[in-house]
Amino acid sequence: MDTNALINKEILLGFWKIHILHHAAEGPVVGQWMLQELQHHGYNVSPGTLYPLLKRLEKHGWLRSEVDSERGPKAPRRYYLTAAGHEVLDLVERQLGELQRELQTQVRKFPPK
Amino acid sequence: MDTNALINKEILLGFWKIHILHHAAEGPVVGQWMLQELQHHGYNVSPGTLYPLLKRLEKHGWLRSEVDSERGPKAPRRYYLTAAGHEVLDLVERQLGELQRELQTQVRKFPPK
DNA sequence: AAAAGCGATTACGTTTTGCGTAATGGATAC
DNA sequence: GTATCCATTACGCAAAACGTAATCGCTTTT
Repeated sequence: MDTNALINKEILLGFWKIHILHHAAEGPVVGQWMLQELQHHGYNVSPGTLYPLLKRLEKHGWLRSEVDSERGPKAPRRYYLTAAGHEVLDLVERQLGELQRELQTQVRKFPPK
Repeated sequence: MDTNALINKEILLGFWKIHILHHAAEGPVVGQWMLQELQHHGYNVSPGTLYPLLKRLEKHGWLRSEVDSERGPKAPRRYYLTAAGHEVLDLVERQLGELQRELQTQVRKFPPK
């Protein structure tokens, strides 16, 4: 497993999720489209990761989805951000800012002995 | 499982890891201390999560560790950031900046049909 | 009209992570 | 000498991630 894949898995995975929530806030998000979008950002996610993820985020109540059930079992499913999802996104953004501030300081508040 | 725990698991977990790398860059990091530090930041990680994590980051070559082997099998293990770890941290910081920029724009470049 | 391609999701089996709790063990304090 | 603290290890279960392959309906090609 190469370094890039490791970074993806360990850390950037969480970034995708933020990405997804953010996009879902702007308009409907479709799995297939998201797969491409993430690749444009240099990430590399496989369907086996993304689709269960979307379902889970919906189960958490952060996304809701709809589908033209007319169009067979493989019709595209559109995901939208819920109110709860919005709160999550806001909270995460705050935490993100805090993290960045933290990264800029060299001060260590609680040094180990 | 409450919402906060979900957010932790889904997204903030990656933030901790960045936190860890960052602290390891400033000086030695000890598991126990990190557990407290993370709690100060409102996170809630259990030993069963943290210690394997530290080991894994070491296995990835991002951290190295040392221990006063004199002091028994449970002596505190000090983790430091390696050169490779530094690169990872830099890369992640860039990605972090990109993410924040992305979050500020409402423009959707590749709209789904 | 049969075949090939495309957009999109589902299914599946394996490996890796995450989690909480309990066990361990040395050092210090009382 | 035993109770407490610091710190790690052990363990067993549940969840998540991964890649690949299968599926399904629609559209284009020949």
